[in-house]
Amino acid sequence: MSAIRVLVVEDNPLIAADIEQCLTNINFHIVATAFTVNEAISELAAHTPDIVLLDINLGEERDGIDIAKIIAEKYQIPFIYITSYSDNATIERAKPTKPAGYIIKPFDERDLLAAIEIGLYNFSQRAIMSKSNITIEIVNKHISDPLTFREFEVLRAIYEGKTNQQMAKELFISINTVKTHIANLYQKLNVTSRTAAIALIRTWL
Amino acid sequence: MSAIRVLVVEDNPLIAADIEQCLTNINFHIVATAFTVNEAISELAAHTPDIVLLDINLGEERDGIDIAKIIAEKYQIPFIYITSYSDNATIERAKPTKPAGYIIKPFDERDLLAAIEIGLYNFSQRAIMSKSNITIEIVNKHISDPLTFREFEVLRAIYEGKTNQQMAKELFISINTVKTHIANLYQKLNVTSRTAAIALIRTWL
DNA sequence: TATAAAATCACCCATTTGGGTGAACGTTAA
DNA sequence: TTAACGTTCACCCAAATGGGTGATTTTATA
Repeated sequence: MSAIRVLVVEDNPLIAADIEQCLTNINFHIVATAFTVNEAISELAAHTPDIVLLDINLGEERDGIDIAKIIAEKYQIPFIYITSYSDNATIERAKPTKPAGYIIKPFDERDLLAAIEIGLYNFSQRAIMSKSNITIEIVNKHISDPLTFREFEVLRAIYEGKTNQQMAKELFISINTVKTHIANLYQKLNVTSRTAAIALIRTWL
Repeated sequence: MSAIRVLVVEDNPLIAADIEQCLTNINFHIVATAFTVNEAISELAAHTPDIVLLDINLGEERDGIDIAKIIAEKYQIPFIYITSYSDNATIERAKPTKPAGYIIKPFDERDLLAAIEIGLYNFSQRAIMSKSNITIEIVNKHISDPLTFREFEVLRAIYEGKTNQQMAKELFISINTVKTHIANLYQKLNVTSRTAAIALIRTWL
């Protein structure tokens, strides 16, 4: 496994050095340390790190939360806030940016490593989640009369936007058979259209 | 705002008492403290708390991760692990259960409060997310010819499984107009069916 | 105010989808 | 060896959807 590439944004050189020292001896590679918002922006563009550690208070007009917005907008890289005070207003402002984690100062090496590892994991999970992984188990967990395997295959194809013709071709069956499966699974899901079926599935995936 | 109802699962009475003391003086109400897996299961059923604090190591055969699986399966309540970061294998086992947060021992009151607040927030966000969180901004970010607001409303209705008739009724327009909007937005999305449109949106969710 | 963009509606036609019935065939388990 | 179930297919009909054209009204906005 290659080292995890970290960008640190922290205006206090002492803390920045501390973080660097914590991370460099293990599985992490600090690609850059930014002390200002502008530095952070250019370092982001230059290195596209795997994760960003963001001090919220940077002693200038714009703060870490502004950087977070840029990251979410342009890079979709997970970021972790480093925040010193439990200033409630700041926390409330930080929450909606969907950080991968928080570290409350003062923190030790263990806190830091845990936050990064967990943050990276959750972020990757969220990305995987958002793709599509319906299973027949998940579907049948929510209905009384379970789908057969073939019905499930047709349902999945519907979920993926296929037409009946495409399904017939891909599953090597006639379009009539596809229609039979659809009629049966509609009854089991208690819906009367493809889109309703999709919307239903979405609520329980 | 009513107090947040917390279930604590922790076999060490000292730590349990510590947590209780931290939480009771603020906005939290501890509905129960469980010292064993079986206790946790019955307290869960009895109180259906808002959030569960789970010590992973409970000194018995089954641990907090087993409880987490039960929570995810039957209750969909967010839970936060309390763990000492020492054991890497345990952490790896804990990650896939999608906890709302972690607290690393030893922790202080501030860590605890932050974890709960953030955990609850993220969890509720995830629940909202999975319902339907399309915005016209998100959609238009991915296409060259942007949707108009009305087209977007129709697209969202499609995403939610509505039929043309339902849309016409809900948007106070004729079914012909609905069809016009659909035809236009299909061109902009470069699709030829509702399900294809939904599948497309899902990729940029 | 002139003009463009957005929103509204109508009509036609072809295709797709949904609902219902019936039936053949193979596998599995009582 | 029945019976139940899953899978396959056919046919019919009604409803919904998709594709195209054209037109009017409303709403920005230059």
